[in-house]
Amino acid sequence: MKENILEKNNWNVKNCPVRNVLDRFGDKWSILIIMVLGERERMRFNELNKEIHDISQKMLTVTLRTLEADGLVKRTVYPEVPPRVEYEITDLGRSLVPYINSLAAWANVNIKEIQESRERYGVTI
Amino acid sequence: MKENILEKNNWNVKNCPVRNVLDRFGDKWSILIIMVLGERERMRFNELNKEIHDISQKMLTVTLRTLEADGLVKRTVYPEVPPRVEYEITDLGRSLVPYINSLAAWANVNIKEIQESRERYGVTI
DNA sequence: TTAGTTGCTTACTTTTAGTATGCAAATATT
DNA sequence: AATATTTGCATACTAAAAGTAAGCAACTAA
Repeated sequence: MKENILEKNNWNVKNCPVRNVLDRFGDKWSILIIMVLGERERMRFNELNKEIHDISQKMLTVTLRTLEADGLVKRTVYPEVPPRVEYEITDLGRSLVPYINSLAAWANVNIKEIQESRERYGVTI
Repeated sequence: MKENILEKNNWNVKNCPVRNVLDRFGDKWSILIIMVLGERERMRFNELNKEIHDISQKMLTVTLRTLEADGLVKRTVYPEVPPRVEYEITDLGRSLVPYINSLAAWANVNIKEIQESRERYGVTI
């Protein structure tokens, strides 16, 4: 029924890198974890969990494993008891950090204006 | 029971701009909408919906209203029938676009390596 | 003997996002 | 004159993502 030129030409679906990157990093925690790992060399699981204190253990595990699969984070298990697992950023992951930091800098500058706008808009959000 | 130095010193909670920006733009659609509005001057609701063809109308509405509240997008309603509503990026929103585009450029370069890594990691994700 | 340690996993609940339908009110079509 | 179409939503409902709480292994310290 619906003929869509954009769909026919296969736009914005598989060959859109923006789409792809947002599908990967558009989750709630990936970017924050990359930032934290980008500034500290190696971190253990619980260190990360303290630094990002409002992440749940479950989501920290899940997100770290996804980042590992993506090749952005390296995971090293030391067969000790109690267990020790260290996480570090890879070269690929590190290459992303400056871009995230730039975004964070923008946020730093503009967050006040955003918050004021939101207050002006009303309490309904 | 739990004494946490980081929590005591109020780290990473309210005064962390990274946290703040991720809380705002870490949703599924905000950044993509800003990108699209950043490259086209004014767009109607259905134009946006076609450009980002896999967003639901509901989430497009919700996200646009949030971006409006944040002062990143301006919404103009023309009292016609059928209704016409146009969206455009604000100066504040536009100032964010280059950073997002840089991120997208990074994605463009590295998405292949990420995908390969993911394939190597296994089918389990 | 019991408690503490670490990095998880698993079952369950809550929050967020997606689907489907309906609506107003004018114009276009039959 | 009756019906269909158009646009930008709202709303009720379902699915997916994230949060919560509990437990576990297996060794050490009290």
